[in-house]
Amino acid sequence: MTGPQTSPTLDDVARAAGVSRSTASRAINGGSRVSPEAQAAVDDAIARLGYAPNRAARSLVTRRTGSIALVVPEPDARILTDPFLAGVLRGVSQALVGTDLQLVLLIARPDERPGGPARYLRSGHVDGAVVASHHREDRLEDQLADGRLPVVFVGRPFDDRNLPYVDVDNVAGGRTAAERLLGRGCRSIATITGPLDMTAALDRLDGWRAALEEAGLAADLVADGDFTVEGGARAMDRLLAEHPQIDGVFAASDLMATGAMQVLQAAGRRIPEDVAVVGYDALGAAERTSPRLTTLRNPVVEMVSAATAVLLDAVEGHPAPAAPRILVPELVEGGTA
Amino acid sequence: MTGPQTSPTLDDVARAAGVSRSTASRAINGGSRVSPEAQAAVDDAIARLGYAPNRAARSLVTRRTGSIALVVPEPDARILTDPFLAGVLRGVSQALVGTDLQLVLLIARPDERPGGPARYLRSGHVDGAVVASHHREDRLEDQLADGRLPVVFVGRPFDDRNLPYVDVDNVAGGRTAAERLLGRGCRSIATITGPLDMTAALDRLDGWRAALEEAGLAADLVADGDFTVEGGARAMDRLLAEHPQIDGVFAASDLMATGAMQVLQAAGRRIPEDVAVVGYDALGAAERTSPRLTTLRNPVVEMVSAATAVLLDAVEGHPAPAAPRILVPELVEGGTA
DNA sequence: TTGTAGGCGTTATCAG
DNA sequence: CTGATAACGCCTACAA
Repeated sequence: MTGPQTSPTLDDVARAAGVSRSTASRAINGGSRVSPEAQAAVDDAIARLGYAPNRAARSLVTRRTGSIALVVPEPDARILTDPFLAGVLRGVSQALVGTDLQLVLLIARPDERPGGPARYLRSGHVDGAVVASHHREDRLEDQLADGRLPVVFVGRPFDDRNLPYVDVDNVAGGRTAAERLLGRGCRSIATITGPLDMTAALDRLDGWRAALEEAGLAADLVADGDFTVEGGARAMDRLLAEHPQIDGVFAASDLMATGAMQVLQAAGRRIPEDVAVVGYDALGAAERTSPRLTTLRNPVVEMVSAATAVLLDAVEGHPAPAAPRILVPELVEGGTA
Repeated sequence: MTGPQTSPTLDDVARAAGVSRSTASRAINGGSRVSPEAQAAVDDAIARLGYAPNRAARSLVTRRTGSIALVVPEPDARILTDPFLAGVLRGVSQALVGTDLQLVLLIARPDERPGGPARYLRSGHVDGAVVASHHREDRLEDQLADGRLPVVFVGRPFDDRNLPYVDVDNVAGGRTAAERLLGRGCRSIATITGPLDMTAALDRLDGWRAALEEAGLAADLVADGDFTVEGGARAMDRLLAEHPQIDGVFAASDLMATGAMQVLQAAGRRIPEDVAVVGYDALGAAERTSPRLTTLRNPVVEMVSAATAVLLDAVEGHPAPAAPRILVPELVEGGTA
């Protein structure tokens, strides 16, 4: 019988402090144009009552929620062990330092109706959104293209409706990887791709293919992966079975490279003497292979942090820059190629 | 010049459909007591205008937000790399199937003021919260104990104020691990603990200690870890340097066991012949070591899914059960002990 | 089945 | 510096 179950309201605070709602409100927010006594009385009342402003009511009038969303339309929870997404999270967090904005992470749920996340985003729960790891069928581009909610994509969206995004030059990355293998003397070079419903995977494949064709080699040793260790291993299995003469592999993620290396080593191939391997990401996994993986640095944190900065600007009303910001991946030396 | 930047409101929909706000509202929600024509007109208007209800306004009157929070007061980097947290996420998702509730993931940010998450939770943004991976200094218990917001903890909270929680019997788990090592003939048994500001880590340590003392052995080979691969490796380094006679290790997580195994193998110790190892979790990492890790199954998904079910009941107004639900970890055979 | 009216808790405006 | 008062967008009796 200690009190009512309902939360105290601004009215309660005002009454307890012996001031008006307006004064209480001012004391709670800016604190400007409030007498010290009033301020103290309000602070005291807040503490006594355990008052917390009702954000629904507040955002109804301010049209601000004080939070932004990170949208990860990744259907499978296992993907959440991916270092790439860890980097994404870190990038956003980093850009939010000192902003007082809350981060709300939206992940896809398996059962969810297709429009779910988009509806949530557009119904005024957040002030803006960073979208990462999106797939072709998400159709998030369509659903968010009306510009009603500030959005920035991490990685070029499929349907480019002038949506702001930041990206890393994945074509250049794929090309650099292939060129490294060519430079090591490899002549039978395969690639293990990421999910082909993601632009990053397609771009890395394109870069790899271009380099091989320019070198006069066939670019047909392609196996689908899914950015996971297991997927990389399966892909390597298939490649090895069909093309035992392979002497070089570009895996479009370090996790897949890890799986591929396990399969190669289990098959008795020496790395890099028999088969050279180049990965992609340099987000930690490359340091745990033996030998240490030669890979390309994917500047995820910088990329996402830049994306978030653009978003914050947009939330403030500043238009996003016309040209997307594109970072460049650079080779990280290891012992596998 | 296609239209206003502001979102359409219920009023706009009603006007476009030629009905009143009430009718439009009814059509949007239950759909009961609405004529087919009115319903059709409203549906049409919604589609044409791209209307999405303003949740702030709605929740202001319904006192429901339609979303629940998963609170993980864990520094950003770890959350998406740790299989335990991936399991937590999966557990919540699973329990939310068919509910129409949105999941909002709240993670700690380094710069954040201590009370941040709690304030967010209590300010009416969500209907309830599942708290996982909480630490002693989070003080979330205090801040949420007033019962204003339905909350369920995953893992026994430090300050048990009759807060509802589900847990796994970590004492039993630590005991089982130690007994396995004893049964294998180990006499110099160490443990690598989790962060000691978490009840799960303390409990596993207690169980391990009890078993050793009952066997008449000293329980003093203890090294702090942090549930990560690197932390496990560092801890094993220390243990090995100070106590080279070690012949058994219980690592309180499989990730730490992985790191420990790497150090042991690098030091030339054979597993399990020279040193036996038991891990904890069985969430995937144990299958990737060589030899495969002997470990204890941590039923995270079940546990979290149960916690979420309790929370959903609480949100509906049903009180949480008096006694917490405690699951039991069971041994998973591997080749390391 | 439909419309009218009131209020949810907060901030913003504008006199005092 | 303070206090009425009017929105913000929506839901829900209640009356028609």
